[in-house]
Amino acid sequence: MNKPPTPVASNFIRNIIDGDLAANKNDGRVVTRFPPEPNGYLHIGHVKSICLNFGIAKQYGGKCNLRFDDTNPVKENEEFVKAIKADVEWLGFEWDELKHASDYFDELYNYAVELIKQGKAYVDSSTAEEVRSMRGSLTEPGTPSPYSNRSIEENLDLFARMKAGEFEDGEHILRAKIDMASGNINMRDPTLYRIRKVHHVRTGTDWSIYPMYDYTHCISDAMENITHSLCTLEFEDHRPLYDWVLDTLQTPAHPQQIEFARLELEYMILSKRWLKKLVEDGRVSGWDDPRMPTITGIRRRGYTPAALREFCERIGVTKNDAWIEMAVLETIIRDDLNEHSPRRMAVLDPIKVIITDLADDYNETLSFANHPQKEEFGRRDVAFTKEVMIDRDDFSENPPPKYQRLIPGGEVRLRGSYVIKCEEVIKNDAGEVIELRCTHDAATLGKKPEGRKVKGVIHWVSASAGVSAEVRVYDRLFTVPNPGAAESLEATLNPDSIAVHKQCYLEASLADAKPEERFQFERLGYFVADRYEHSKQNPVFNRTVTLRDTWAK
RNA sequence: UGGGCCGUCGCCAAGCGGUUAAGGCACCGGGUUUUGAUCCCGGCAUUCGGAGGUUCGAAUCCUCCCGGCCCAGCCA
Repeated sequence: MNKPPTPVASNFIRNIIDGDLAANKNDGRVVTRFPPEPNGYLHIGHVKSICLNFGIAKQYGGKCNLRFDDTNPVKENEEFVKAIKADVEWLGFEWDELKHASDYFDELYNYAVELIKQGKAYVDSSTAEEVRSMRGSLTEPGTPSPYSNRSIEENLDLFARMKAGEFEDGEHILRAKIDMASGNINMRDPTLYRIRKVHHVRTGTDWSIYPMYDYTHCISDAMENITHSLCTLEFEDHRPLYDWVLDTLQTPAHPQQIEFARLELEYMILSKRWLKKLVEDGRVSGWDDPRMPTITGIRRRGYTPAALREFCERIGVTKNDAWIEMAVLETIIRDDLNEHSPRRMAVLDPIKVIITDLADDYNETLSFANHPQKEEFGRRDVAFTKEVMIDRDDFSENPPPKYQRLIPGGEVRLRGSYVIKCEEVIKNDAGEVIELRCTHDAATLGKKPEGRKVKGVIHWVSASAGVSAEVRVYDRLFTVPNPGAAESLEATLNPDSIAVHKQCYLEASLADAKPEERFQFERLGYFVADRYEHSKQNPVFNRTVTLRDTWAK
């Protein structure tokens, strides 16, 4: 029954590291880092990077740091720092060192002075507009800035005064002097420092200039003795600059940047801009809405850290722009939950069934296995009474072909209980079915009925012994595989991405569930007690995923 | 049209000059089952974007072509 663990697949990054180890590069050390900017919530795309970086370190007996890339104080704050740490920990990883790019502001400044002294950096006093127009285009080379030949002394003086706060935002920038005619636009005298007279969460008002990503990242990696700096494909063009900085300066190390493809998932959107819009427009309840692809949202939906890690292992790491089907994610969470979740019965859209040949006060205690294949999950008692609730779509007056649930005059097994027969259908004035009158076959408890076959089995909850609860049924947020490519995001929103059932009947024991405790509601799917809103008094469950359904509807 | 990168089954993905081209997901059968679940068994690329070439031998090397992605923030 237990599946063998998926073997660790080889990938191009592991191949590179194996080669480095074989050549005894870096003295056999493997050091990676996960470097988020604390400007938003982490999502499943980041999970791929987290699993890759921490996973590589673990597999090779190396280290992995968590480093906040906090070089742009106007976009960053402490709330995100806390949330990111919590997400990484929840995923089951421990960082070796907690770092911030801002830890290196002094070194970064000194290295910049060194570049100026080498004649490799200069202060440009052009406007942003002028800098842009002189950069050229994708097909035309740029033109040198009129400030690129300032003397070293003048550059040193200006840069020191930039640091001292003598100038306002935008008056000057520090640029590397590389090649304005390069085919790679990142090499056309990239900006190293800009003036930002704003408060920084960690350095306060110490600085009025802040280093840019390209200049900061490579040096931060070097300062931490990172061996393999893993990032996404869009940074491929930045690698020459990464290497230029480290080749030009005397840094403690020269890490190797390796790029891999970011995660793309069908029916999801991972762009921060769009996720923000969903939250701001009230399309979801917040960043932790169970439909959101954020780690906090996925967690609230009921996914497990182990499933997310397994997902990353299975999708692999390549340089291909890959679109992963939802089925991959869903299969993995089902496998995990099937293995680890106790079973319960719950009725989401109830119809009352009265078993007419039972006494009004009938109350039988039935013993149910908590897991059909795992004895160690133990058993529980379930009350069977004269009135029970069943789900509305387990009864049909006009059944489709091969329907094997309850129909007028037909029989069906109440799971773990008796076979009942529908004798009478009661409707209200609107013609809606409100009650079914049934009889039961007393000889069918734990036995097959005699002389006939009853194929259908449906779940149920005692009307008097069950507890009422709210159950939120979630589905994908979008109706198209690639909503990001649509003309209008709104038009692709799935109007049925959430269905709240407020009058559900659950087995009584479910009220005692702890927040984030997971169950399989038999025949319905896997559900989790809501992390924030569930309580014994007001049970609230979220559907994580349905059961696999091979019955063509 | 400048620079960088990518094309192996419907979706992922191993493969690194000699293998009958792994594996997972999906799909299609069949069996077990008091969850239309789980589980089990079987099927599913004579072919690696295309065309040439090198070689005894090519998905793996070379050339050209085709298709796709990324880059012109004082964002990361």
